[in-house]
Amino acid sequence: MGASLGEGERRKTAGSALARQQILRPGEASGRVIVLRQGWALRSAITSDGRRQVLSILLPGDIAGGEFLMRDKVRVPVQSLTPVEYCSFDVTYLKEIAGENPAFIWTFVDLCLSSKEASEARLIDLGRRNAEQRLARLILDLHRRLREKGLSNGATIPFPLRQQTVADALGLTQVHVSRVIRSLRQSRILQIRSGQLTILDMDALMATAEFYET
Amino acid sequence: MGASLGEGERRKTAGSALARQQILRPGEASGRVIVLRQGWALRSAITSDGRRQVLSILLPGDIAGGEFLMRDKVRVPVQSLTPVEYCSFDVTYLKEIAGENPAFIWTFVDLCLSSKEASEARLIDLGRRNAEQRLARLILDLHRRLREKGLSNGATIPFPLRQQTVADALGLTQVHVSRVIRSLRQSRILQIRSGQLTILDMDALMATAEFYET
DNA sequence: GCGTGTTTATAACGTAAGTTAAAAACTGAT
DNA sequence: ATCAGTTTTTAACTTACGTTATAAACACGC
Repeated sequence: MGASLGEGERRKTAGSALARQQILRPGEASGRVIVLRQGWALRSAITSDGRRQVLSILLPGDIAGGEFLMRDKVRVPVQSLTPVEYCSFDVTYLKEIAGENPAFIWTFVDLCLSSKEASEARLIDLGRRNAEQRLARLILDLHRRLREKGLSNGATIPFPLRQQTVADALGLTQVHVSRVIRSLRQSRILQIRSGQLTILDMDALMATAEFYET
Repeated sequence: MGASLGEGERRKTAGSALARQQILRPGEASGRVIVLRQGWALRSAITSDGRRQVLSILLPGDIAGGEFLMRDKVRVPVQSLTPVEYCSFDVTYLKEIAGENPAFIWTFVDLCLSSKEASEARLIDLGRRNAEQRLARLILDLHRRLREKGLSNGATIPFPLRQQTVADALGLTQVHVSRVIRSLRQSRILQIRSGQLTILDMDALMATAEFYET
């Protein structure tokens, strides 16, 4: 991406990164909205005492850096979890498009509402559900999203998350996540092997998740 | 609001309610965005086992029912906490305005991003902070918002929340909220009397909240 | 295959927060 | 002022999850 690139080429660019790379750093002002094409990524926050809270897990098709639409600095760091490919769009370019085609903006409102709903659902999990329910719901959520994106059809999904990452998403410790996974494994509800998670007993998983209500 | 009202009058309507009334019921399809004018209200969810999680506390000027912009059903119930006054706008009317003045839509994107940021901040609280920190941060958040709205200037703010409500917001029990409040009271950090909360030692409160980082 | 670093498993123990219960303090209506 | 209903306080006891530590299982470069 040298200085010789024309305006046009900067509007949409492609990128990639290895696993565990910072893609957006807080404070940075990239001014670009990123759409993940391949791989998994994380939006997370670090508290002052060094603990981490994962805010959302990004799958192919998901958006990062949406705050640039109205803000000028990155608020939430984004990092790759697996090797990733993504494309990024200049915000001023997106706003130009929106200026010509106002209906386009409603897409952003929709995306924004959806991600707000998702984070409020997580809020309910952390506030009012125990560790087993939280894990079951995380797995069912990933399973549903991967299925919707055509990245999984059966009961098996890719699962590149370390236990520490799961813990940071669920507000637990790695040790306790290990305990809960063992419990679900021993109940023949699920199985995790070589980066793949298999749901052995969907009914039981949904029962522990209390999945009937949002 | 009889059937004889003309179209024009339905676009913007005023309303009021006593304390503890349901203003928006889940499943309902009111198609109206509500702006709170006076009083406090709550957006909350009930889990299948009957526990409650408060998703946000609405102060005068805040918006409820924003999901109607893109959805057709109420997802999150809203109830008044004190007597309230509000006005409501028909969503199709808002979209008309937006059609004539596209920049207006960006306002919604902005509002939506802000409330998403707020709920992600709460997510960090519930996932990674203890009861004392959560309460301190809730109080500082309310203090800041009331100050910004000109509804409080000094160290005293109106505080119409029951301990059970605070508990439902922080993912705790009422009993534990009582314990934490006692601890802060005994440390001469704050005082709650007749619906008013006074911050006696702001530095100490900010220290317990670890307020320097978001 | 071997060594190094990372991740997971398990155990023993600690604690913040939950549960239950009962008394005390409010609140508002009459 | 009195009463009924609600909210808060406090205490005793329980528990889900955290902490610390160590061993086992993986992963991967040479």
